[in-house]
Amino acid sequence: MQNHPHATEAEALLRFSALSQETRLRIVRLLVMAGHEGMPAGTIASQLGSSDSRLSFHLSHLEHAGLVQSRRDGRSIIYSVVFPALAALSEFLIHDCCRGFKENDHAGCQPESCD
Amino acid sequence: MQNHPHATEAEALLRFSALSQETRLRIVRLLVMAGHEGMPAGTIASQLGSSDSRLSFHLSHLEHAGLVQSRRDGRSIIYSVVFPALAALSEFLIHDCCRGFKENDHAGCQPESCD
DNA sequence: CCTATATTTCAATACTTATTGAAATATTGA
DNA sequence: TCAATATTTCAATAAGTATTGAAATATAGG
Repeated sequence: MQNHPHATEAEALLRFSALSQETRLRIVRLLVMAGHEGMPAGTIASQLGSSDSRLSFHLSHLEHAGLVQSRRDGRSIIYSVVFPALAALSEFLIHDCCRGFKENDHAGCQPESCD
Repeated sequence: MQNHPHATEAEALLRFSALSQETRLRIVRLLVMAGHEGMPAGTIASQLGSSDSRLSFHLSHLEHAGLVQSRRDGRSIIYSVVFPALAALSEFLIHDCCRGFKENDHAGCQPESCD
């Protein structure tokens, strides 16, 4: 991790909430594998075996949380992960777990859990 | 991050879900600051301005998710964060965002978002 | 311009989760 | 053992979230 600002508590909440649903977590993992090129909504739906409307619901949930973004390509809407958002969320946890903890001179963080 | 196994998808889901509630996210952050020494349930409740029963509900939710642990000390139950669990969850995201991504030879991860 | 394709929207229903306050449990110290 | 303290449990209610299928919107190509 480098110089990303941490997510605010409200952002973190929104994003944890977005990731706390099986279909959405799978969407994110699938889109991570697809890279910045992304994947059309319909392809995601068939890969995950979900209906289009169900996927659309979860995709807009993820987009609202800032974890994915979309662009139109012809008839398709291509979704892709917003990598900095994932990174910032990681950092939010890491900060709380280790970095911020050390900065505050507490000793509760077990060394092997940090960095 | 070092040699922690990643959380499984089911674990990650349980933990993201636990973190996706305002009171619980605040509990975790408060307990992180308290270090391995932890904090009695009642103190957490008064710091967060919540009722005891409400806090108890959220604390057992967090404990069930493996994010906090408890021990009895006299009349009090002391709660503390399970740091390796937080670290593993971070790693779950980091892996998906950057490491696993690079390993799979995709180019979507923006360099400044990784490590 | 008409039809097929891709996706979203919507309303109804079902499901899950949170809040409240009162009662129950457990521990301590007098 | 009794009263006080600390916390949990429980049932009722309230609030939030997901699923379904049908209808609506948007784009593309013949």
